[in-house]
Amino acid sequence: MDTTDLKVFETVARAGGMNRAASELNTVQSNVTARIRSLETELGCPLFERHSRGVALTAAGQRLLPYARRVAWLLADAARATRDDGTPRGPLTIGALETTAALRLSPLFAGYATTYPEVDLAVRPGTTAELIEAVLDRRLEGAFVCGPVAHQSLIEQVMFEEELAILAAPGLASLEAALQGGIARIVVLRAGCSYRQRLEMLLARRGIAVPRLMEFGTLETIFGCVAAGLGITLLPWALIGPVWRSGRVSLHSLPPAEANVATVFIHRREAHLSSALRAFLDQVRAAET
Amino acid sequence: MDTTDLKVFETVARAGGMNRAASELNTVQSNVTARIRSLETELGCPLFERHSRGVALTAAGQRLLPYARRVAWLLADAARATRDDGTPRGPLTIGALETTAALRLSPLFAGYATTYPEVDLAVRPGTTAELIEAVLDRRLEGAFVCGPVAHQSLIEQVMFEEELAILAAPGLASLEAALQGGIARIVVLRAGCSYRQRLEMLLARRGIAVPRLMEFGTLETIFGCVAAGLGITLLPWALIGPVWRSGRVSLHSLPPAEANVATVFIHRREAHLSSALRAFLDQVRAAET
DNA sequence: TAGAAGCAATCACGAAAAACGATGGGTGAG
DNA sequence: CTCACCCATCGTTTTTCGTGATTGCTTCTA
Repeated sequence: MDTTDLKVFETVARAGGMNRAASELNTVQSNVTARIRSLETELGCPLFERHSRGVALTAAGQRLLPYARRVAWLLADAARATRDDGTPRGPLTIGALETTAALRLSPLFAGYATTYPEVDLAVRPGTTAELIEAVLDRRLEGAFVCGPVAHQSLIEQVMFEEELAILAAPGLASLEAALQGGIARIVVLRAGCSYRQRLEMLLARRGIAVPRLMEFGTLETIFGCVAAGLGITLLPWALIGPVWRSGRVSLHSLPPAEANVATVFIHRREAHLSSALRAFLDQVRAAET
Repeated sequence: MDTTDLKVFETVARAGGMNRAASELNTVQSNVTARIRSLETELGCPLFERHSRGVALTAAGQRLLPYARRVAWLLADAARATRDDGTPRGPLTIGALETTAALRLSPLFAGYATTYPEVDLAVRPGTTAELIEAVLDRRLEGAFVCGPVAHQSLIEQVMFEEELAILAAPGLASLEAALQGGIARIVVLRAGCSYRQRLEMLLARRGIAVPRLMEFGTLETIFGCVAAGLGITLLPWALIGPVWRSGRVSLHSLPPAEANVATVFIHRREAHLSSALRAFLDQVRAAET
């Protein structure tokens, strides 16, 4: 079973036709037919049903398809791992919660970039669910998300312990006052944000009906909305402490069981951990001491 | 990266030389050199250090080697999975503890063989440790062993719950008598047997010094030795019950915490579960109801 | 209903790659 | 020093791969 044959097979399966696959692979249709035929004779069973509008996978083809993908991934991983001599270099694409990126990672970027100038670092923001999905999809090499994740094919390691606190309109003396006093809205960064779920749970536990949501793209907007009395939000203490000290808002700490949340770094179990990523994680850990 | 190149690479790494690899692969040395060279240019780094006595892996080569093996395994698995249309056929090689094979599996072999005549079933005996090793090494598709195993890359499922009992010389009234009365030896089937460890723990917990070992190849020999007063053994109740009823030996049950042991079936997490194996496990489960 | 359009199979041919066999240089063992 | 062994190189042969043209089929449409 040749890797090029598997690549052709995967493309035909995805494109749904040999002509389409041929143009996608920059080759001719007869060649695609020949490659598929070679695979079929080697395996001893047809992989596609030929129709007038294209081809469709047979049951055998459906069984082969995931393996074709895994082989391609494994080969790409093998090349990266072989070339990786321990010196961080090349692209490094990771994900992080917006809050984690702002609070914990951004102070490290400059140092990392100067220490390892050969690395092209990209950090993509997202919610925990989005980032987990992206890591599983191999769009990200790893991500900082809200733990615990406990996924079969992901390795997770605790990187930070965040202490969450509630940010509310100014002039509210206590947490109870902040929660009881007419809460207009929950203000969150993104709809799927882990902190939103936690805040809703927290309100539900106190018998408060979950109010409506307001979603904003940046942290600064959220601070502004909270200061204006539009609603409350739940964010890491270290992030909102400075805002609180400015006097624009009131800050309310929570009991430890509700306040503490772990930020974990996740990456695929079977994938190669690049030197660039290893160095980055080392730097993150060093900054924590 | 071609699969044949990786196969050549793996062979050279294992054989330690291109000439040896060439003869092993039924080709000529110059061809092996060319394949390795093609890999090296593609990856951009040398994979072997050439010496007068052969070749040795460079660091990059050592990084590539495990991937080369995994690719080969994955391709073999892909072919098997693709050809496997749901009808059990072909070779099925599994492992089992001697006691499990004798007690639980042997009654099923005849039925399985007639139901699925196209399957070539092979059952290899061994200790838990040996069988786990064999499954991880891909020499066995799966194995019945003493649980729990809790290995990262193995899936385990409980198949039987065995009740163990102690078999001792005839005429001993109680468990205490059997244990206190001069225990000459522990009689076991194989040196690494899980039941031996359990028996030793069990004796240690009662403050009895662990006596010497005697090892025999067949269960019948063990029964004979115990009957002759040579020592005691620990085996599944269902297996030794008949021997006890014959009056040749005395049987002593244990408290549930010590008596109960799970027999689990293990197989590799990432490997394809063949129809032949699936059908066999179904039959085993059906027999348990 | 005829024709156009889209699709896959087939075939002959040229190009590229792989395998082969012979040769040469280098390095330890006897 | 010689022999045995090992790897690199090179020219040749063989095999495989990719190409372009053609055919036959089906479906959609005028």
